[in-house]
Amino acid sequence: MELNVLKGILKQHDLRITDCRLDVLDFFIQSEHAISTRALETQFGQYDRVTLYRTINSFTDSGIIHSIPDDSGFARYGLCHETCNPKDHTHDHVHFKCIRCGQIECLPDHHVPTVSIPGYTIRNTELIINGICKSCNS
Amino acid sequence: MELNVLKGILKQHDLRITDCRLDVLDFFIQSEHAISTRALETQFGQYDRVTLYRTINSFTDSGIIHSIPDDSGFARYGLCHETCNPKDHTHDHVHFKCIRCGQIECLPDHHVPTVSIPGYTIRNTELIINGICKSCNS
DNA sequence: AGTACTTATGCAACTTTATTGCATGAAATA
DNA sequence: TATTTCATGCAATAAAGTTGCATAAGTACT
Repeated sequence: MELNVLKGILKQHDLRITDCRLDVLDFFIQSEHAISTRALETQFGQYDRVTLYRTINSFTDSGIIHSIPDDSGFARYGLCHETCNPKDHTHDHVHFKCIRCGQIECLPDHHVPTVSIPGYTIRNTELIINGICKSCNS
Repeated sequence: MELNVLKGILKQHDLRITDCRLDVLDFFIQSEHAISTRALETQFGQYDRVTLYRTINSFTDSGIIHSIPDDSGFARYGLCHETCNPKDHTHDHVHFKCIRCGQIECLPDHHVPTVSIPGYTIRNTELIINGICKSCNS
């Protein structure tokens, strides 16, 4: 993606423009899937592991990416598609996890149904679908 | 819970009856919330960490408990309420995570809506609701 | 009950994942 | 371009989970 666009995104989120952040941000934008910390490490060996972890933290704190629940034990992250701000991530889209290739996709076009439970205050809901994704199906 | 009931559950799932398994199983049944590995470790210091991990694995493998997706990075587990078998865990109930007390509850009475996506094969779906739970609200 | 077989446990070591402190280097602001 | 603020890399550490192996305990059979 064009450099100025990437820089603009960082500036919008009050983040300093650094090589690492530009590379990681571009990688997130290019990717169709959720990205694990390990994937970042293998992709960007030029940067220290610690730097990559801190990049992820700054991105999640500022609302550029969001963490995706996964019972496999290690975290994955995806771009925030909708209007997210640092205080309130609202991701009412569906996450799809393929049981064949292991990839996690965001499906922004599918929205999470509204649920209400008496006695409970609902902040946001996440819908994770497990199955076989489009590319593994074909 | 009565000892014979606990033993019966283990036998049903082809698991040997041991002190550790009886204690952990009872703990899961007593608990209203999802249980983290750390909670097990602090609760059952009498057993080795490794034994507790292996107990969790045998319970998940045999369909007694299921892991619950959580973006916090470490796994939690809850009792299987419905008809689960070792091959296919179907948990079409809702998991509620309280942003105040951090506890995760299973809400077996609330079912996950059926979703269909063209091109995708859906195996099962998980609905995680974040908010404030009943006891923190009152 | 006793024996043989199978499996669980505890210990030690190790791997993986993530965090913290600190000195240095780079980015922003004026 | 000087100054301030923040990001980076390195080292060390913490936390989470796994593996191998000897021993102990559970199960099945007679």
